[in-house]
Amino acid sequence: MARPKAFDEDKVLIGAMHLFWEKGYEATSIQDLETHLGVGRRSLYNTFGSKHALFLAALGKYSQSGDGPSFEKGCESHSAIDTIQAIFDNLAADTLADENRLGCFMVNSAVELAGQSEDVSKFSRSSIRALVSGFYKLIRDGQIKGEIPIDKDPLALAQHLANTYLGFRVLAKMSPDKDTFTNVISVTIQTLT
Amino acid sequence: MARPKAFDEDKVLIGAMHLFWEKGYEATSIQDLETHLGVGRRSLYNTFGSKHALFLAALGKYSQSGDGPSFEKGCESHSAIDTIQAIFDNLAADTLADENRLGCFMVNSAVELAGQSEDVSKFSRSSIRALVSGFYKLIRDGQIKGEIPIDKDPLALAQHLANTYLGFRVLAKMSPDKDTFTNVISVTIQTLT
DNA sequence: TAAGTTTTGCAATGATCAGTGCAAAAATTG
DNA sequence: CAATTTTTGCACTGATCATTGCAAAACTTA
Repeated sequence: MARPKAFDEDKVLIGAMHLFWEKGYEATSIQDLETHLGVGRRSLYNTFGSKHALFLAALGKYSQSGDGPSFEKGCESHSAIDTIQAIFDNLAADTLADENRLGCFMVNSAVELAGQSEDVSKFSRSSIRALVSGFYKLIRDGQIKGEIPIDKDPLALAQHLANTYLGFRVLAKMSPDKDTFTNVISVTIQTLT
Repeated sequence: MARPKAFDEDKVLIGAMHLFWEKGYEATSIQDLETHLGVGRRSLYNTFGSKHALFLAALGKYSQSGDGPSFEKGCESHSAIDTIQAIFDNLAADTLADENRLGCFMVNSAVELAGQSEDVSKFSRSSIRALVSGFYKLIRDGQIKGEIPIDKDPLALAQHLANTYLGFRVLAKMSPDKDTFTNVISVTIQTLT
């Protein structure tokens, strides 16, 4: 061991994540990162390797930090439909409360870079898989509880919920509107009964 | 009048649109445009003013050139539900056939730039409005024809369809998959009956 | 053909880009 | 304190960025 880093690697990564999230990959310069994170560029390169590697690390951090819907709560105690409703209500509320209209870092990154970076493309695919899988478990749970008709295809319902989720994330950027969210949630929940 | 331009202004605009569409705004340089369009940068600036102005013109061209869903066909002759089904089937087929995974130029631009350009933000809002409005008319038509229950809120249904459409456009970038599209369309059409 | 007007090619602008070489600074360990 | 190891600040790289000044070229109109 020798001289330790003067910064918290994890905090810097989170800071980089927020900067990339806000401005996108191309529009964020090393100079921006240096300034906003208060860390010299030499240290950034020392620690993360390159701008692209730092971005991927930030994207990984995002996908772990559970910014997405929280599927866990209420899997047992509450009703599945109520949980799904709550997920979308929370998403809508969070989106409307966000003045900066950041949207979803994963969606933003996929739209900007999926065509140019295989790494980003892989991240986005696994992100979709996790999203569908989370909804799928909730729906199966609802079917077992008798809330959701057993003859409905749980995968199709889950994919539809995931697609609705993605639509919300785009609306966050294009035209976030309370009534729209409310109405779309209402129609979406109807598909489960 | 004097010396005429050596290029077709409209063709160049369409070419610029495709380049911005493929690479995004930030990642497309004037050099790229010069090379791919075969037009000197001086002529581009002479004609369009700036990179940002050229981009906005390209975005305007896109929103006029009807890349979105075609609502017209079958408003009278066919059933409304069949028309809606066809819109999404075509969208899915086109998306799956597109090797470059371009997605939607308007969605891509909104996600990349809505937070930084008020012009792009306005474009995207009006684009959403047109999308919802198109679906709304189809749904009202379906209600008049008796295909769609009269007690359903046509605006909510239209907003849900528009949201589904946006989701598809993101899936095109993240994880385009035939079965997913088929299943989501199936659930979505169910909301209309 | 001559005058008038616009486009075009070329070269250059200063700014900013991502990334790096190097030596001083700062910490740990003995 | 001394030896060792790593971080950090600084200046700098060549490349690329969007944009422009200028003059020659090319076209229309008379």
